[in-house]
Amino acid sequence: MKKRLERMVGEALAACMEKGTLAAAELPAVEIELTKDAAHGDYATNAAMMLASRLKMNPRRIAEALIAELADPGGVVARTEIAGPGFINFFIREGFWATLLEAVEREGAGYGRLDFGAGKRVQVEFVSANPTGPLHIGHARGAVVGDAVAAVLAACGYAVEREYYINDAGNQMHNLGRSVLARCRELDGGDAPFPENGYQGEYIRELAREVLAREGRRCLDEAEGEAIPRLTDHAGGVILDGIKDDLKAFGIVFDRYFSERTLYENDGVAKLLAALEAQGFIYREDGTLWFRTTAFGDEKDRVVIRQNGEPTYFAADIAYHKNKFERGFDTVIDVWGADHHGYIPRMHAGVQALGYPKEALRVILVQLVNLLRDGKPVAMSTRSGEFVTLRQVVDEVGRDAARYNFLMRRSDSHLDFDLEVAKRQSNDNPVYYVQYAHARICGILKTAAEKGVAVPAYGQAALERLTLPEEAALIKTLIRLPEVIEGAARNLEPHRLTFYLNELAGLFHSYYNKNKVVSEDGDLTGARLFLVRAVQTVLANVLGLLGVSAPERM
RNA sequence: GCGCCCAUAGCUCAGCUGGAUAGAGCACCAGACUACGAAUCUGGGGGCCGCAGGUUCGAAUCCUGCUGGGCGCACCA
Repeated sequence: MKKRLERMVGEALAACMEKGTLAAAELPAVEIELTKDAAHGDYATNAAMMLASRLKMNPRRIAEALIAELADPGGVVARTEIAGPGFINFFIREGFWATLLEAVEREGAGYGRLDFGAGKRVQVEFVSANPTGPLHIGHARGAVVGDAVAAVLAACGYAVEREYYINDAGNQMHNLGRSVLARCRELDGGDAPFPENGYQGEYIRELAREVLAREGRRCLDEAEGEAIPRLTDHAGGVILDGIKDDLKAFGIVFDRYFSERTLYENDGVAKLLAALEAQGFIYREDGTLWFRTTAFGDEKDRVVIRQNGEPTYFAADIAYHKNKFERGFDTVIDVWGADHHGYIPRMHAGVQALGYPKEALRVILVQLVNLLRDGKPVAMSTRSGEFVTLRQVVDEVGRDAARYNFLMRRSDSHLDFDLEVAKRQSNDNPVYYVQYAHARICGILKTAAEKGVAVPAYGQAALERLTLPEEAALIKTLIRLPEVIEGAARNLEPHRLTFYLNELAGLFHSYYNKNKVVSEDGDLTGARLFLVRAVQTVLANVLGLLGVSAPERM
C-alpha cells in the first residue's frame, strides 16, 4: 500500500517536471507514512516540504502541483488534502482496506514473506561460546536474537545459514583440560592445587569421574603433555554435545559448527598473514607481527603474532572471516556481547584488508542480561561455576516465555530477566497475552464450526460489512506486516516483531470484548470470521518467525 | 586520560533513520462475565524526552558542550 502511494507520488512529480509546472530537481526519496491521527487521513507524505528548499518554492504550492498530476488508476484514494506546512494527506477509499485481506488468505502461512533478499547469501554467526562449560543465561539472549534475525532474513528472501564458531584453539581450552586433570587427581586422593584460571563448576568433576571410570589411571600416570591435550579434546567434545542438546531444546539448530582449529590446518593462518604482509598490511616490530588496522580507522595497530610466536585470537578471526567470504556469503552478520564493542573497528579493518567492503560485515551487539528472581539479583560467577544454565531456564520458565522475553527489547539495551515473572502465567507476561489471542481465535473458529458456520472464502465474504473503526484498525495492522518484517530485517531488529504482536493482540482482545463474531447475522458473521482468521494467520506467522509456538488451547 | 553505547511516565521500555497533540506494559484508582475462553476488556491520573546551545518550515530523533550511568582501551578470548 505504502509502495503504491510512493509510486504514485513519484510519477506525479515526474509529470510535473516534464510539463514544467515544477523545476527539475531530484527528490530525495518519497516518504509515505501512516498517520497517527485519523483527522490527517490514512497516509501522508512530506514530499512537498522536502522539495521546498530545493525548488525555493512554497511547499503548499508544490503540493497543489503534485496533486494535480496524481494519477490513481485503481481508484484507491478517496480524496487528498494539503495540511499544515505542506503535508499531503491521503484518505483511502472506505472498503478498500478489506480487499487487501485477500493476500492474507491467498498466502496463508507465507503471508509476510518478502523477496527483496533475492537469494543473496547471508550468514549469521552467533552463540559461539567456548566449549568449556554449559551455556548459561548470558548466552541465551544472543542465541535467540541471532536465531530470530536469521529467520527474519530468511523470510525476506535471503539464503541464510546459521553458524556457530567453536573457539577450540586457545588458552581457555587448555585451562579446561588442566581443570579436568586436576579433578581426576583430586578424586584419586591427591592434593594437587587447582589451576588458577581453571573451571570450578561441578560439571568438571562429573567429567573427571567419567574419565576415571572409563580409562582408569591412564591420565594420572602419563605425562601432562599427553594427558592435558587428550582431556581437553574429550571434555570439549562432551561439552559441545551438551551445548547442542541445550540449543535444540531452546529451538535453535545450526547449519554448521565451525572449528577454529581447522583454520590452522595447512598453515592457513600463517599463509594468510604472509599474504597480508606482502600487501603491506602487516609489519614486524619488537619481535611481534602487527596488523596495520589504523589504516582503516582503528585507534591503534593490533598484534597478530605475539612475542612467544603464538597467534592472537584476532589473527584467527581474520582467517575465519576470509573463510566466510570465500564460501560465497554476500553479507556476514556477527552477534557479539556488547562488551566486545571495542573489537568492531579492528574486525572491520580486517575485512577491508581482505578486500571486502566494510558493510559486508555487520555486527549486532547484545547487551548483558541482568538475571533476577523476584526482583532480586541472582549471583552469577562463571569462574566459580555458580551460574544459571540455559537448560535450567528452559526447564523452569519454558521455551516460549524465555524466547519472547529476550526479544522484547532492542538487543543493545540492558534487559532484566526475572525468572519468577517469566514463568508466571499472567498479564505480567506478554508472551501469554499474544498466545492467548491466538488460542482465543482458535476457540471462536471451533465454536463456529460446531454451529455449522464455515469461514467463507475471500470472494464469498461480505467484507463490506466490516465497518467498525476497530475493524479498520485491525485490517490496517494486518496489512502492515510486510513493512514491519522488512524494517526488522533491514535494521536487524527482531524486537520490532514482538511490539507488533503486542499491538495486534491488543487490538484483537479489545475488539473481541466489544463485539460478537458469531451472531445471527450470517453475512456479518462470515465477514468477521474471515477477519479473525486473518488475525490468527498473522499471529501464527510472526510467532513462528520468533520461534515461539502458537497454541490452539492454553 | 581516550573511545563507543545509553539517559523518554513512579518502574521496565518503544518511538518506524527529521514530521502534525511523545506511546505501550507494569504499578495505582474505579468499573465489566447468564454472550464465541476474564491468561481478557473499559475508564482515570500521571512527562522540562538528563541540562544548555546550534542546524531548519519542523528536533525525543541530527551537531557541539556539560552532567550522570554502562562498557571498552591486552602480545585474553
